[in-house]
Amino acid sequence: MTLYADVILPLPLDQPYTYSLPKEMEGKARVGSRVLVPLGERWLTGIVVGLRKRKPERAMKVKPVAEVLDETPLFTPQLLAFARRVGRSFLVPWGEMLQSAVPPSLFVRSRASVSLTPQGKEALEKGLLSEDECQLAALLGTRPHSPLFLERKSRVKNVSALLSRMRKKELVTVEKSVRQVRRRIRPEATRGSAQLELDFSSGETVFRAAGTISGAMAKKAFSPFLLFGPAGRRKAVYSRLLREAVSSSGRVLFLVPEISLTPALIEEFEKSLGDGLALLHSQMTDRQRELEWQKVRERRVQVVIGSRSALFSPLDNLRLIILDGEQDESYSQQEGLPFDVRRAARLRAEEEKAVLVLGSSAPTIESFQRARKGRYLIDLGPESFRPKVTLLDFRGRSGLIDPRLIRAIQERLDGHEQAILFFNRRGYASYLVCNRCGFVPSCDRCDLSLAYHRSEGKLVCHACRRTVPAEMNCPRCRGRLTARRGAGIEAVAEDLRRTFPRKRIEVFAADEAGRKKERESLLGGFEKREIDILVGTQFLAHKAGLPPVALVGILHPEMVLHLADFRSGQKAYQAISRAFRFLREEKGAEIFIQTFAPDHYSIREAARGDYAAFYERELEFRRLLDYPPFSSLAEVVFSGENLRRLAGTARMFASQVKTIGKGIQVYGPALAPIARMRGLHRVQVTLRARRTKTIAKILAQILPGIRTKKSVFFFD
DNA sequence: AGCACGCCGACT
DNA sequence: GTCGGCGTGCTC
Repeated sequence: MTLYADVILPLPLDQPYTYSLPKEMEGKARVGSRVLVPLGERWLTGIVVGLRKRKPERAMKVKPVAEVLDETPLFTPQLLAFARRVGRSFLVPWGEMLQSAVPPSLFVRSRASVSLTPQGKEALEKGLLSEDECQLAALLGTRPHSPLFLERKSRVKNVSALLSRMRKKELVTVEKSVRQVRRRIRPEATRGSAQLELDFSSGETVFRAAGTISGAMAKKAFSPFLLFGPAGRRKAVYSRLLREAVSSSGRVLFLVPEISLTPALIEEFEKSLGDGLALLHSQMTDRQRELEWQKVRERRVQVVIGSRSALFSPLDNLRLIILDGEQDESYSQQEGLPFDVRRAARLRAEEEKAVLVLGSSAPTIESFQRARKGRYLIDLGPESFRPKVTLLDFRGRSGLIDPRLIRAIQERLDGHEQAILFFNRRGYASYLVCNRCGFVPSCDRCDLSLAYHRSEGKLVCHACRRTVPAEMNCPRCRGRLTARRGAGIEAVAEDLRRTFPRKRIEVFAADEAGRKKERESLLGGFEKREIDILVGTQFLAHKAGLPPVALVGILHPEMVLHLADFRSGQKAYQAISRAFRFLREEKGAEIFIQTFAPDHYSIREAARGDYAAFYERELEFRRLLDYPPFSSLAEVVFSGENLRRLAGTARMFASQVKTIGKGIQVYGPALAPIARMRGLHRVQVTLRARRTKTIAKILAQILPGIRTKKSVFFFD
């Protein structure tokens, strides 16, 4: 009797396809295994989600599975269920969710290769081809290429349509083959598992917090906690919990924001766990991730520590999920990364019947409120060290740096000390302007002015990262382009260099060219005290491992408040608190905050380090305007080349929601904040309801019928 | 997603 | 009349 396998494919097809299983594969394919299957003309990697004896009645034809890629399932049943739930919550097809959960190399697929036939070659030489055909044929003259390569290298508009025509005329052939990346992975020699000996010499609060949480862990049921307090104390609690979980042979998933992947933290856990630790983060190579994954799968580790990509680690008997730095934006739903890690971690903990511990000293308003309401907030008490903080009211002043801050820096430099300044704007100026005709150079693929990066002599689009050489003559009137406003960190550094000509001042920001080495050497230089003042953006604030200094300056944290974002208050608060980490814990250490908005509660309370006060004000604001956590929002962004059609689609969508969505408010359509990006117009519709589920349900109903490219962001 | 089909306007 | 745009439907 034949067996059939229900296979989920990494495509926006949200239902499984059924394939027959040849006799020799029957024992091998299991639920959760990868299989190689044919789909139309293509070969794809899919995941078996069901095995059954009876043929499906509906299917006209059933193709056989070509190959079973795992005899030990890649996904546990819990992981499969978890991926499906995350997908449902964020409107991502199950198969795509599964694909994004594992190292990319594990999903092999056929790649098309186009080659020129002898007839094609002849036609090219004789000049019998159309202009477009000629272009492709010329590219194929030397060797076969992928359609994608042809798309990129030629100027032909619709490559795939042209190719199919050329194929009919037998000018080209298209071959599809699966490039096999199959490696036998041998386990490395184990270093021997060490006992977990972490320092837990902390006070009563830590002891009690750990006790409460391990009590819940013992029950083997889902249970959430929010650990609110200073990093040191949180770590002490984590250490105890880890020990507890591991000693009863439970497994632990420890999620950290990108920043906290500090060598120090890893070293500490490595020391105590030896081989029992796996690391997974986005900066690892594919191969490294694959090896770590393998370790986890083979149950050679008890603890996985990593950033958002670690959420799908194939740990079984998962007892504890820690998500530290809960407020960090790297956990939020971002462009291209379809889900919010906080919510997804909760789903996984539910699925695995594990304990979830969120940790933060400045949690998101949403999580804090939920924890208070749900009575799972654990308060570890206030920071033991409070530095001196000075708010510099910049109203009525001009220039880039307050003289009072300059004086303070001067004193530090005189005492051979270093300083760090934060200013969250990259480059020299956010735009150039012609002083004669007012022309502002802007990106031709995005609706955004080009930022001036003077040190590199470039104009950079901060939306699409494209750069062009900076040309200071106005292309329209031959006037002069100047950087009059919108100063960035390069301008701040320039100012400092003028003031302190003998000192070494450097800037640190994410850049387009990805010159990672240079940046790392800057950090090294600062550590070796070769650099006196470091000026950085939020990107620097997310780096760990810098030696703390006695003076930190934060320039204009209120800039973020002007953005159209209901969470901007929280962002300002967090940006300020994050800067505190760079300060040395000693008596004379101090922080300066230079701002035009010294009275804004987010700035004031962050300066005072009073989260509770900030929380009350922010929550009140959210309540008044009915923002999350009091309501749930979803932002649906449609994008496409044709603005007219896009607008039509968005209007249609909005009216559909209005008709069938009960209890949903619809705002828009409106242009997205960046109305065009990479050549695509962007139109958005915002939805509001009491509950996220209400919105997700309606969207799941309407969106599949809309083919226009879209992305959905949830805020709750 | 990719790919085929089939329908309409604009050019050899 | 074909070419080439893109809307629609299908893939076990």
